[in-house]
Amino acid sequence: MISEKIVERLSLYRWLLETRLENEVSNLFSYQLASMACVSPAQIRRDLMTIGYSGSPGKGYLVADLAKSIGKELDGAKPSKVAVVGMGNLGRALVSFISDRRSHLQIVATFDTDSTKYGRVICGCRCYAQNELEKIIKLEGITVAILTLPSDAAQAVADRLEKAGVTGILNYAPVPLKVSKKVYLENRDVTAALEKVAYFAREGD
Amino acid sequence: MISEKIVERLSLYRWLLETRLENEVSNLFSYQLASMACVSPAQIRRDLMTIGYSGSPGKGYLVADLAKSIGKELDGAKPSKVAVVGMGNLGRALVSFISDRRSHLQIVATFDTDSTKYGRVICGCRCYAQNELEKIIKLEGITVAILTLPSDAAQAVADRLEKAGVTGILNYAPVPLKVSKKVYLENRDVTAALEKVAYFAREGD
DNA sequence: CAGGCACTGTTATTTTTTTCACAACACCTA
DNA sequence: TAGGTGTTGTGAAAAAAATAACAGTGCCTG
Repeated sequence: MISEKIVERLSLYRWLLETRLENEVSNLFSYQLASMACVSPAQIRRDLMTIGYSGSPGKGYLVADLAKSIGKELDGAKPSKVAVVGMGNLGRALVSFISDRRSHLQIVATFDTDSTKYGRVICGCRCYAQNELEKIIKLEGITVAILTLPSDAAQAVADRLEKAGVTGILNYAPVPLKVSKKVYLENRDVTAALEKVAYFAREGD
Repeated sequence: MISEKIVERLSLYRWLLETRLENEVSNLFSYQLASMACVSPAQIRRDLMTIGYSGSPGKGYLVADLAKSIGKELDGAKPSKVAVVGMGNLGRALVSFISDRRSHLQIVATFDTDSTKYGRVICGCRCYAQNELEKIIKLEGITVAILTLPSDAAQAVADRLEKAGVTGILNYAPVPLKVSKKVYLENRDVTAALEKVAYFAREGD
């Protein structure tokens, strides 16, 4: 089990590596990757140590190989299936963001309460009525959900998701959800993020 | 200067306090606030110590008063002015999210390159053409920017923002931006967040 | 008013995370 | 091949963050 911070950074490293691959860069030194990721070279080396990856003193790290090694650690054997609940502006934005990256994260269903939306295919993904939530989740074996719906509905949906078998929730609704210990919850409150940025923008980092 | 983590939590606390206020709760104990925020009571007390706020052993913390004290620490003397660059689905979602909360964060301008958008008022905020960026930023005294635009344009816009005087950037574009040390940068890559959730959903927290 | 209770503020401790420092190693050059 | 250079892997140190522990305090009760 890797700590949260390290997982976050590994995910960032992989993605930096992949964009470098597109530019045909085949190897990188720790200090190069470090400057891209805005961390120290020592941090890079230590993080790679935790996943047991070794470079070579002369050539640094093999970009493609390292990216694959990170994937081996972060990705499961099978792709994780993801649902998006709430297809307002934010939901649609996220679906289109994600669906053309990361093949091991498959958005297989979206849900909404608006009857003009469900039944249709939005951003390349079928939108279901919200009362079909449990059925589809179980049918598809969905384990991760993204919540992009109004605050007042979020807790009820979270409860239903958990009961249906979801073990990870990424919550964009500005509400503090209560979930059991079994479910991993990550909150991404936009306002909180903005307050933080405003604070440090003012105080001068 | 307060550390990042503490700022994040204080922001969360305030918001929890405010929602409690709406429910006419006038005081709270550290363990109550702790359970809402999913942190330990000791953490709460320590965080409040850093902003020099004191409760009383008998009654805990006065909700309204504490919220105001946090505000005194997090908010500047004047409201921070914010710009949103890129009014796709994500940009519109964020504007409507934020504009009806947090009076000390004022979204005063949005920008887009699409000529069918600029000139209009979207989600209650005037949308300008992107080539007016420098002019409006300086005119309005905008210090914080939210980037919700395609990856390939992000770095160029970030450079222009910095030159125009922006000191805080909240970046939703999936690109690692390079900015000078003077600018506080917070990345909110959706894919990275989802990867993290998927990882812990699988590994069982 | 004395005593017990329940909570706070703060110091001390532990744990986690990051950085430092350096031996070991590959590679290049002569 | 020997020596110099520049990078890695990792143990040790430092720094940061979280937790625990407890004295001090207001409040209630009898």
